[in-house]
Amino acid sequence: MIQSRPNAHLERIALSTSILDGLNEQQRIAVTAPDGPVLVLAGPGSGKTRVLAHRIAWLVRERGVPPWRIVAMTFTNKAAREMRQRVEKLLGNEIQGIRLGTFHAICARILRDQADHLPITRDYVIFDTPDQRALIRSVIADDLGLDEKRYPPERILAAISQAKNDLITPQDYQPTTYFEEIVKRAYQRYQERLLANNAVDFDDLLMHTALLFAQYPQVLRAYHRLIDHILVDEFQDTNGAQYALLKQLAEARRNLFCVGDEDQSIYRWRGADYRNLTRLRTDFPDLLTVLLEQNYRSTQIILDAAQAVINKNPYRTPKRLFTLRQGGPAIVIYEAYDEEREAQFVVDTIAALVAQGEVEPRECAVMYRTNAQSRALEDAFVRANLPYRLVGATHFYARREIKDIIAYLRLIHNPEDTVSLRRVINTPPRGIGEKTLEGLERWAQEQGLSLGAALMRLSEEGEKGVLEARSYRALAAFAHRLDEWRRVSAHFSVGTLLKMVLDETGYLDYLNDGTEQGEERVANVRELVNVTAGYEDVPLSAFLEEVALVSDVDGMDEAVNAPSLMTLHTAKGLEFDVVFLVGLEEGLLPHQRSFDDPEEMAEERRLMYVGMTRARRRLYLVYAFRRRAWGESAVTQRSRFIDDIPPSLLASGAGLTEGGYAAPRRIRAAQPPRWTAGDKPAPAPRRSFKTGQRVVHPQFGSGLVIEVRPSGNDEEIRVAFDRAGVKRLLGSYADLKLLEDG
DNA sequence: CTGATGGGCCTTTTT
DNA sequence: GGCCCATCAG
Repeated sequence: MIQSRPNAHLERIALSTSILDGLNEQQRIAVTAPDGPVLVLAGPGSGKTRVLAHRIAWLVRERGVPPWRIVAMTFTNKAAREMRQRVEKLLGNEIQGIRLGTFHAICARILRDQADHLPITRDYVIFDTPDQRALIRSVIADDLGLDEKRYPPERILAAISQAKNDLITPQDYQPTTYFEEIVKRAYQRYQERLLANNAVDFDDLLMHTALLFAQYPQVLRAYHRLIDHILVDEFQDTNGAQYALLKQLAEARRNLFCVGDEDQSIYRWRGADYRNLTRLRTDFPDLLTVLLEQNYRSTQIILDAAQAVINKNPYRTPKRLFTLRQGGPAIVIYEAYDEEREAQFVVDTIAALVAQGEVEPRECAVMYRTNAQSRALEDAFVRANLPYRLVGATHFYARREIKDIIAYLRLIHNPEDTVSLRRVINTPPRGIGEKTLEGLERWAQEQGLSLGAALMRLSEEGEKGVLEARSYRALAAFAHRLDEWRRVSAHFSVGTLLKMVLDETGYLDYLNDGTEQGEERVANVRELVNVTAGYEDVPLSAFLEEVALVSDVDGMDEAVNAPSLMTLHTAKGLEFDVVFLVGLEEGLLPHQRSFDDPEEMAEERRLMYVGMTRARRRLYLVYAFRRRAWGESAVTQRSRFIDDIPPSLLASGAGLTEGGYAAPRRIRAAQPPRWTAGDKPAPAPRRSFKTGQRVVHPQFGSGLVIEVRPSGNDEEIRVAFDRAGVKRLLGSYADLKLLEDG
């Protein structure tokens, strides 16, 4: 433990009992640290989230800090939820009023409250990635007249994002290459267009807030008066803008409490800056640093192996991780023939471990580098008739049909949202084609109006001469509808409004084209209707904000007792008894794109480290002899990271047969999934379906229920159909019938 | 104006 | 192997 300040406070520790119960010496020191800046540097499984939660509870309970004077920031919604639960457990309803959320959510709130100081109104919308893409493409092609082949939107957006993360405005942007010259111009126009849409993107949430504080010291002072303590989880993931925010907010009281682990920094690509650790030490010279080195999660064998991998990274604060959990099973390395056999090995091994009573299915996880790798795994689970949970990945709100509907709501809420207007003005088709739109645009420009304003004006004042009669009628009819929705939007719930839009536009009929895909899209929209059921008394603005910031209908359903599939990035912060790291091949982990950049290679190594340290007891490192990518199968080379692990920690010849890649012994999976036996009784009695049941659908035929989760007043059911593949269905809508076993 | 078809591109990772 | 997009026919 390193300490740069005396710790007379240790004597007080004895006073507070329950909140410090079960914490070790170092954890207690961190939790009860006196006022002032604190940095808790902690290895994996050392209870850093726990320390953070206990710190909050301790501040409230022992130090009498009012909860609403505490701000706690996380990076993901999941982390925020978990943190809230932990603190709730310690404090009960005293937690009321605590400001706890992701950086983005907290900034979104601040921007709304301070909209008067900003070039946006309280009703601003948040543009997500597809929106950003649409906008930047329009900037490149329409505004700058450039070829998007030569200036890929993604690259331009990435450069803009980087600038924003460093709080560089278009005016301050200093191009050094011709490409950057283009970026500067695109950035400039992009920001103008965002403001014209009364919109901000993800990065803007942070940048605008930081710039707001810099520009209006009196606003910042108001927050200083409001906030006593600021706590940050996963500090190593902060980017420039986030660090600036923390510094601004903490500069008055200096009560900044950060926890983090530089070895788990895996978000460099989205602007995370490891130098923030150095900055913190410089900006807060009286920083108290506490090191948590005891690991409560993994066996010593797993810890040693992970340590061997991470030790190859230069420039780290050396940590000496230890655990009292000596021994444990050796690490298993397995070479499969191809990705199919790889997946089969995973499924078979889990089935065997479960059958032996070694582990609960929900305590197993499979982790991979890229989302694309999940397919082979899902196939294997489905083939074996075994349920699984896919974490993250499915960007529900990114689906076309969902985006359409959200665009309607956003347009109703924010008339200036041109991106949404363009999206829905002819969806479903209502006779407003390219020509008509062009005409409207031209007129808008002449009148100096935004597209949305022009549309409304056109219908109001009967500017009939402007456009051809047919076009005019179509536009006026749409404007009328829009106007009507806006009029009633304040009086109805989001759900009612949504149904109204669906009914009056005939959107569901438009989707339902008789194809399977159409069916699925309709189901997705109905799912969205269900989601809105949970927002009965919530204003439209709050609903839209949540939809933008909560990337998914996310959160693992704890009730389903099945293994989890996820990327290594989503795995951070989680732990499982049994972990499979798959696809450990050169080009995949480490990823190809890291080969020529030592910094990125170091990050790949940290990714491996994060994955390994998720395991409590058993760790399987798996790779395939050959793998299919882009339809082509190629021979692979196993990951260099595997070779960094001392052989003494590995199971002798584990899983490796003579030829190296022979198929594993097939373990027959019982038809009804055998690992639902230990399922907890379903918490919601409303459920009518259960994981593992055989069902039949009039269109898709027979299949197996692989996941059931409550959603609003209904339930969402994932079914693996024997022929039609995996579908997501809605309990009350889908005409599902239970099939008798046999 | 819309829907069908075929070609090009792709795959990191997330708020 | 799939998705998005541009192009073309109706």
